[in-house]
Amino acid sequence: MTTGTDPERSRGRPRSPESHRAILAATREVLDEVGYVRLTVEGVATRAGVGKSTVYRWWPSKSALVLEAVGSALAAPPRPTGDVRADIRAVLANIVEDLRGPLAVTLLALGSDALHDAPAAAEPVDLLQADRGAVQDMIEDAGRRGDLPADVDADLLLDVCVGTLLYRLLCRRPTEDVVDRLVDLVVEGRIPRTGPETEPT
Amino acid sequence: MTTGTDPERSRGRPRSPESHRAILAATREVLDEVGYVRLTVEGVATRAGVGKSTVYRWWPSKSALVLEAVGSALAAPPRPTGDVRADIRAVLANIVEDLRGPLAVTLLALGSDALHDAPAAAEPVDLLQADRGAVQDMIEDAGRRGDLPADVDADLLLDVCVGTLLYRLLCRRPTEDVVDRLVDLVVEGRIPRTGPETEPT
Amino acid sequence: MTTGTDPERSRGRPRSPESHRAILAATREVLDEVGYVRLTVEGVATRAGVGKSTVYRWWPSKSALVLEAVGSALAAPPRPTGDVRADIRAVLANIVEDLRGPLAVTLLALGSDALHDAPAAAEPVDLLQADRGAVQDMIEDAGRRGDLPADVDADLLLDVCVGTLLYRLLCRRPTEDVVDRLVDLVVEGRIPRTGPETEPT
Amino acid sequence: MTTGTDPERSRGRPRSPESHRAILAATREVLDEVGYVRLTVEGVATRAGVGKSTVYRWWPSKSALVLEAVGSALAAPPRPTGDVRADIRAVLANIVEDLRGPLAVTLLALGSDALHDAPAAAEPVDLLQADRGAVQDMIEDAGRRGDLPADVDADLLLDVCVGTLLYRLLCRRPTEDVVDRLVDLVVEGRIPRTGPETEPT
DNA sequence: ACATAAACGAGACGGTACGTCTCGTCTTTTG
DNA sequence: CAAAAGACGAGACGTACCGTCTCGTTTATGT
Repeated sequence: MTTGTDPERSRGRPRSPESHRAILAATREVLDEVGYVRLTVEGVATRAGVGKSTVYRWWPSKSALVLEAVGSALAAPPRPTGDVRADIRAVLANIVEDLRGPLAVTLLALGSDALHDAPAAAEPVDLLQADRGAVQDMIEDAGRRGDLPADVDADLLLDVCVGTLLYRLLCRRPTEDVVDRLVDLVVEGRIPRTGPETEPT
Repeated sequence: MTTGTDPERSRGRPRSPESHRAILAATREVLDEVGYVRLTVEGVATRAGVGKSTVYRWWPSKSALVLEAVGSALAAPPRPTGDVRADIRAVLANIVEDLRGPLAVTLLALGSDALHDAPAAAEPVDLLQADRGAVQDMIEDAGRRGDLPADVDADLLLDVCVGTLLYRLLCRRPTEDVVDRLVDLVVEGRIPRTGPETEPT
Repeated sequence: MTTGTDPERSRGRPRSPESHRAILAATREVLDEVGYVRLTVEGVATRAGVGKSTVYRWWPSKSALVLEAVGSALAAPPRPTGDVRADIRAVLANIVEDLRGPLAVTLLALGSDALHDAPAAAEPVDLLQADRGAVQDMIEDAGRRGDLPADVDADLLLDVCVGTLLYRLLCRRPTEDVVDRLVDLVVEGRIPRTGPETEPT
Repeated sequence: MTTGTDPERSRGRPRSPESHRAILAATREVLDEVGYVRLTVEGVATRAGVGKSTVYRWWPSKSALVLEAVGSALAAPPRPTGDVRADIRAVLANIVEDLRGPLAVTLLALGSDALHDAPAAAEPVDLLQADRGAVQDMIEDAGRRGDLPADVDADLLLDVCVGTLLYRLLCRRPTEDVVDRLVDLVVEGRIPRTGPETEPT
């Protein structure tokens, strides 16, 4: 058995990386300018200097295209330092940063598009999977170290964090200091208050 | 929506209540069968045995139509009894009940539709306004009575509850016992755990 | 059974005669300018100031559209005078006049388009039906009057006339004096010669 | 000018005769199955087991390809025997035989394709050039021998024969005994009749 | 034998037009 | 005069081919 050359893979003209990149970039631009619903595949193709068929050759639908375009633009979650509060805080801030602007709404639209027939909004939600995974690790580490109860329900805490942030972002409510209060709540059970800023213990 | 007796409006042939009701009912049916995106005004009109223009005469757009159809099917929040935990629990259960099935997804789609140009997903979110208001009252009452800190941030607690539930519903994660744990978290600051059911103090 | 008002036919907005006419006119213009193959339905719609769907609502395909547009522009056959030679001559001259310019070629294209699956090039050929019918009447009248054999094969003579003219038009061979010689041939059996003009008996 | 061995041309891999033949054969097959308009170069290439560019390397267009494929399948005109009537009859029968089936329609389509911009449908008509030339020779010979007038207009008689046959073939009218009657008409000026078969002199 | 060079298969590319669909508006007749 | 019917202008959808353009491969020739 010879290695190296794979005759199956090397037939025909190879995919143009320029087109691939140009299409994703154009998708992100159009998304920022007109939003998901008003984005058209034809518009993306024109902007990318590409034929419409090239888009459809590689992405089966508008939603798949946007999903990849959006996913490829998300920031990676920051590396954990060991300080539970600070680490979770950083990841949540990362999420807030990513979903500012049109991305939160795009996520909505993607979700509703993906749910036409599918049983669950799995794909779009997976966009935040990296962040979710990071927080999950932190919570479980904290549980193991005793900073949180050993049998903490990481899953629910995660949903509290992400769900709350998403909801506020969608409703355009401020999210500035919410991250801190959320961390207070899920890590220490401190009920959020108005008035003075939370002072860490 | 109160109509009352409006002498200006009552010239000529009055609005047909049958059509109104038939359109809303048809909208709900179509919504259940094919989902928001695949729902067409033409389809609703046909199903309701009504002309398309009759729909557009009373609702400016597909999203407005669906919004009212969905809104008119939501359950009213239960009346408070004075027991914070039980009351909040009941309202949250009410929300979960309402958003089972296709309604959560429809909310998504409505939100993304409403956000084409609008600054905020105000309308669709208002669907839950009754529930939100009920919980807000409860939290503030509890603050006043001392069951919760007097300066509790009701707004954020609300978002934690609703956001978490919405998020889990959209991702089709189970929401059975989440309501109890959420109440524990926002009322008593109890970090949720896996394993044994929460036992109230 | 009541006559007069037909409730089935008179519901809804009636077809716009302006659009109908504008579409046919635009079709003829585009046909003259770019020919059948390069004519696009989209181009016709734009030129007519009409939505593409309005074209497709009334004509199932490009070929059907062009067929009607071309047919509606053909001249009616002249009225017979009783002089066989002169009458047939006039109708053939009419055909030549109609098929000058791009129409002969369009007829070709229509024929080949219509024959995708259809058993015969029936439709496009029917464009000349009025002319064919006129000549047929003349030949049969002449047979009855004794100017031609009583059992003359009008059908074949017709095909000789029309087929020869079409063929020469398509090959862009001159058709000026061919009409006279054809009449000589089919009415009197006079073999066509080069050189001096035919002088009638 | 002899070509012989051309050192300039003979470098590199020579044209594959298998591909050449396979492409023409595939073209004829596809033509029979779906007709000219629905024939695609891509389909022909696939059927021939050949790359699309190999087709385009040797034929500039679909019409050129079909032209050659069709032309290479036509029967050669029969050799003349000296009997004008019998000889012309044989050639016309040859034409009828060739143009049975989808070929007449293909000729139409080729003609209309060739006439996109070109001034005359020269090429496709040349397909029948061999037959036309044969008949022309016969008519002129007959003129010289006195069987026909010396200054007979061979060109027009030719067009009468070919035009009539083509037209009838396209309209799917029977062409069985038409050949005989046509010969009667163009050679002897006998007006065609219905009823009893023509009996030769 | 081995480099050179053209033809080959595969198939991606930028385009164009297709025919379908739905949108929200407009224009009739009917009740 | 509202409702029903349905035609209308607009424009995006996803598909099918077009003819061109790389690719890596094959097959001759000419050194």
